[in-house]
Amino acid sequence: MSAKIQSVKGTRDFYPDVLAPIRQIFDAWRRVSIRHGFQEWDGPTLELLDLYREKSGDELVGQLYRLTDSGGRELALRPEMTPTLARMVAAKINALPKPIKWFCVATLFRGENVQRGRLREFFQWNVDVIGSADMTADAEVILVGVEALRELGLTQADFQVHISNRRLVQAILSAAGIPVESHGGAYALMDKAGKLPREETARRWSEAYGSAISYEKLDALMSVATLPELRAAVGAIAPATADLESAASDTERLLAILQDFGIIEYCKINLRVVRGLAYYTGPVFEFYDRSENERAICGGGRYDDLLGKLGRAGEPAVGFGMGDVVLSLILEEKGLLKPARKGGDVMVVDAAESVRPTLHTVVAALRRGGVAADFSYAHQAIGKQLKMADKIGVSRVVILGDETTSAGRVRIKDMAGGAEREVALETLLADPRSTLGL
RNA sequence: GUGAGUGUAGCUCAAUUGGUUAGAGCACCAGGUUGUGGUCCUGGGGGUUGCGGGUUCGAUCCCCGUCAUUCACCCCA
Repeated sequence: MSAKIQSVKGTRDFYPDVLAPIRQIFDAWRRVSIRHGFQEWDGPTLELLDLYREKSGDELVGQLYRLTDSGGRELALRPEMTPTLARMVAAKINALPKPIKWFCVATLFRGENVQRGRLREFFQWNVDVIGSADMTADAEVILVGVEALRELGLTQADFQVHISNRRLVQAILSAAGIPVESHGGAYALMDKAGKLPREETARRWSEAYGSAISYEKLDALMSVATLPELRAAVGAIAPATADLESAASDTERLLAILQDFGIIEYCKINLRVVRGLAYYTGPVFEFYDRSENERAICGGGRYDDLLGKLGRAGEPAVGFGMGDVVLSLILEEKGLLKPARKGGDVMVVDAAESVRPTLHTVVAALRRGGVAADFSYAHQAIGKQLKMADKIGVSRVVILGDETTSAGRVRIKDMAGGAEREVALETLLADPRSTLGL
């Protein structure tokens, strides 16, 4: 065993039965994206290291897979798509009609510790709208995410979208008298609140920010789940500033559009959603399984300043990323992943060695006619060929008997019921799919 | 990076306080079945018990190291 080369930690070997359910997820992602008017794009897996350095600083670079090419250039395997997106969009910003609605399904790499729901190589679906500051864009990307999960069989009982707003939270903290430079620490503590005992969070909060706003008041604010509650809580805590009013009305509008889209029941306000990313500027959201036993299925938000920082032209943007790992875990738990289908539609079998040439011809013709057809490479007892047909899971078997075949006729067997009928070979080849009843 | 758990066949697991040739189910292959699959019956292949060292007459079992893996912490683009 020790002599064998192992797979790299945090990567997966996609055997057919492992890949099949993931394909199912990819297909849903693509279908739903296209249905909502998004175009697929992709970029290189390798990027210059600087692309990520500029965006997020050196601390993040530590989690990158880095390499140096033969020309001495420092490269990185992409850990996310947004910088690539920003780079590509910036390069053609004047040629692209706005809003730009793009999606991709990409392999990403992050050199972090492997645990449940986190791997080092994984797939992520990204959906972004660039060039619109309107809350309709935010609502639309949320809609796309919700519809994809519905497409995969999840319901309102299974998951929920937690929506917050960076600007709103920031305005609240500012209005309460906490200086902007302390907001980072405040976010971190709010984010941690779910993991620490309440008293501990309260104690830490009081020490750091208690003079500005008591933990009880903050907690009450962070606990609001509906718009009226939000309005009331905001009014109770701080004087209305222009920022506060603007962020609150954005949130109001976002929720109104989500209601129009018919997905408001999937959504709730949760101001505790902070998102680790520094670049979010407005609404942020995360999709969670209702049990909340797993990590977020999906996370995203508005990042109006990022493109301007990376390229010359600033454009408002909003988007999300949804990974395959947590989603697979959840779909698996709920039994929503279909098992791999081994074979095709039909297997062609011969009852005698003498019809082998015909069998080859028939198989090729069926395949050309759009039927997934398989066959045994050598003549075997018909029982064995049927056993193989059963094993690969085809629904029909075409049987070539020596007498019937020379008479220009074949049998079609329905594997589920076992019934057989005889048809002219000519008819089968003229219209394979309907003759087979597929 | 930190802490804990787990490593026996492709998979899920056994193996008497340390004792003969490490077993079973599933899966796989073949036969029963030379013109008809599923069920059933029979047989077969597949293991240096993760790896290395130690204790012992003897180690899957005890000890040390190492690697892998899982979970949690940290972090999370």
